[in-house]
Formats: sequence, C-alpha cells, structure tokens
Amino acid sequence: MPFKTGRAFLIMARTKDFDEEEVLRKAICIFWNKGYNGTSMQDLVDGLGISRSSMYDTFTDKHTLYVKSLERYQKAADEQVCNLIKSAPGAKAAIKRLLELTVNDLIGDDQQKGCFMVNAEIELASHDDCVKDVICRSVQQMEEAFYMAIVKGQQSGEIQTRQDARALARFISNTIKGLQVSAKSIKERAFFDDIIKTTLSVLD
Amino acid sequence: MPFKTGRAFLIMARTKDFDEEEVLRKAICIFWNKGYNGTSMQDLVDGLGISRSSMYDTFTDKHTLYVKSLERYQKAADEQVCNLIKSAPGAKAAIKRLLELTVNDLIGDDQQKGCFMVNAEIELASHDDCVKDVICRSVQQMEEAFYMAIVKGQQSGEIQTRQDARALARFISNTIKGLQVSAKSIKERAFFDDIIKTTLSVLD
DNA sequence: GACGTTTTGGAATACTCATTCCGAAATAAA
DNA sequence: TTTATTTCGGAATGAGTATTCCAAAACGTC
Repeated sequence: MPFKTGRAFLIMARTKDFDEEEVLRKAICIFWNKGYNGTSMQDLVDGLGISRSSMYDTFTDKHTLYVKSLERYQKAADEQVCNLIKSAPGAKAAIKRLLELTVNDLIGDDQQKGCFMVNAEIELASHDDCVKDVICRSVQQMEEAFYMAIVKGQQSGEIQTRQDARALARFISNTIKGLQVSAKSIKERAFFDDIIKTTLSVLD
Repeated sequence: MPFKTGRAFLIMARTKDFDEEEVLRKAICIFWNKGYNGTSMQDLVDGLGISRSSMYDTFTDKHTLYVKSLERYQKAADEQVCNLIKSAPGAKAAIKRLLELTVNDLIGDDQQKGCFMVNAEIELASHDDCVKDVICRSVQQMEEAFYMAIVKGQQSGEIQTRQDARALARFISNTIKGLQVSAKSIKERAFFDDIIKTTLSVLD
C-alpha cells in the first residue's frame, strides 16, 4: 500500500536503476539479431545490463518484452519513413532516397540483422496473432505512406499513371521486403543497386 | 563388422522399416512450418513416424537433418523453376507463369509456410555458414536461370533492352522473395496480383 | 537517522531440450 | 533354427529453458 490513509501523503521507495527506454532499445537489438526462439532469457540478462528480476518486474515475460520491442521498432521505423517522405522534394525523390537509405543501413550492419519486422513476420506471423497484428499494422502504414506520396506524384505528372497508385505502393513495399531478406546473406552493393535501379524505372 | 573374412560373404540384418526419402519430405514440412529453433526433436519424432533412435541413426542430429531437408527442398525447387522456364513458350510467359504459380502455391497453403529457403535465410543465414552456403547456391542458381531466360527474351525482342539482363534477373528474384515474405501474413489475392502486374510491366 | 516500500541479484524451481543408451525385436544368411 | 547384425522403442541423462522466490540493498519521506 503506497499511500497512507488520513493525511494522504505518498511514501516513496527505491527508484529504478535503469532507463526503461534504453533497455528496450537493447532488447530490440538482441531479438532483431537472434530472433524470438533464438534468444534466451540468459541472453537478455547478459545483454540488457539489468537483473532477471528487474526484467520480469518491468516487462512481465519474454513474449511481452518481444512484442513491446517489436512495437517500438515499428513506431520508430514508421516515423522515419513518414519524415523522409515529408522532407523530400518530390515523390520520386522520396522513394529513391528511401530505397538507398534502406540499402545503406542493411549493408552497413555488420551483424546483417536485416529488418526486425520482416524477421518477425517470417518467424512468428503465422503462429502468433499478437505479432501478426503488429506486422499487419506496419504493412498497412507503409503502404499508405507510399500510396499518398505516389498519388501526389501522379497528380504532379512526376510519376506515370499507367498503373494505379495502390498497385505501385504495394510494389514498392514488396521490393523493400525483398531487399531486407537478401541483406541477410548478401553484402555486395552492386546486387542491391541493380534492384533499386530497376524498381525505380517503373515510376517513369 | 558386416563382412566375414576368408570366404567374403555378407551377413545381413534387420532392414529399415521406413523410406528415408519419405521421412525427409515430412521433415521438410515440419522445419518449413516452424523453423529450426521452433522445432523440437519431439516434434520431429511425432511428425516423422519413426523413433528417436532411428532418427539419430539415420540423420545424425537435428542440425544435419535440417540442412539435409533444406538441400533437398532447394534441389526440388530449382528443378521446378528450370523445367517451367524450359517448357514455357517464351521468356516473358515463363516469368509470368512462375510468378502466378508461386502466388498460387503461397496462397493455397493453409499453414502459410511461405518459402523454406527464405525462412532459413532469415532465421539462420547470418549465424550458420552451412545454411548460408545452401542459400547462396540457391540465390545464384535462381538468378542464373532468370538471366539466361531474359537474355534470350531480349535477343528475340520480347523483352526491353533498356536494362541489362543481370539487373532484370536480380529484380525478378527480389520480387519473388518479397512475395514469399508477405504470404506469411497476407492472404488476399488482389494484393499479390498488384505486385505481379507491376513487376511484369518492367519487361515491356 | 529511521520507516516503509521497491528494486535488485542470485539462488531455486520446474520444465523442456537434444542426445545417448540399452534391451528386445527383427531379419537375412548359414 | 541358429547366428550375427541392425533397427527399434522408450527410458535415462544432462544441459539449457523460462519463471519464481527471497533476503538484502537502496531510496524518498518522515
């Protein structure tokens, strides 16, 4: 009972030694690298820098921590994409920059983690409804962001109108997913550049 | 010692109760559905229809069985693609049919297993050199099959020559990988049709 | 500084995992 | 049928798993 009755004054106790957000960032990296089934609670204890009890106390259990990590990653990724699209001079430039940045990040990662969202989709989407929901939200948001950018691009004449904007948005999303898979085993930039170049040609 | 010395006559013993190939087919399905880390030896004992000791006796251990399953799957998939390309009337028709067949298989699978090769690439390629080798061989063979078909298509004037054949082959491979990821959480045909349609438009 | 509460580290628990082992059953040739 | 050998089923092993528990340390308020 943290409150005293009568004169209601709070009795505080020991404060948390760690920053929950920072721990979550570390958890993301671990799950991202080794997957859900590939990560043990011991791995997390070793990597998060907090004790087992603090972990369970703060994040309930492994599954809850995983989903929370995934949601956090999804939110950050979505914001990044939206900001990039907003700040770019036009729709085509936005998509070009996004593809290039994605490949840069993928290639630059020595651990070859790929994309946390894609990794989760492959490992768990068909067996874990909770994870599936996060994935579907992410797919939806991504598609919608591309869709709106492409519609604008088509209105301004920057992007061809032979294909409808929805199809183009899905096509771009699909290309990105493919890149994120290949980055798991391939590191040669030329390989990715070929795909980016060909993909962008569809918009002309 | 199965051989007697002197007059070299073989002494035979009990024969295996199961067909190794058939067991391997079952193993493929189980690993394909649940992944390497998600599959326990108990799952395999239950699913393969042979005893634990027969499993270890025939396939050494879990990892060996997994790699053998993956190799078998890879070989069958490669043959299927090559046959399809050979039998199709032209390069463009071959690629179109391949994309459509792939999506049909993906959507038709109630378990939403996706592609065993892609699943393995995501789960293990960056941590398991043995698996990585199988993946890379598969990627290479697939790209090469597309490359040769596309070169022919370009020579016959069926496929545009603005992009080089290597880039187009990689682009098609990448599209397929994307589809195989999305099939893990999406089942609406329209979604996949949009991507196929847009992808094929690149060849015109 | 003392009290009441929370956090913390690490031991303890209960379970599942991959792998090994062993005795009994099966089989082909002698 | 006997013999030599292998397969087979299931129990046994030992390491690794997620989770719980507890006593001691930490801290804000009194």
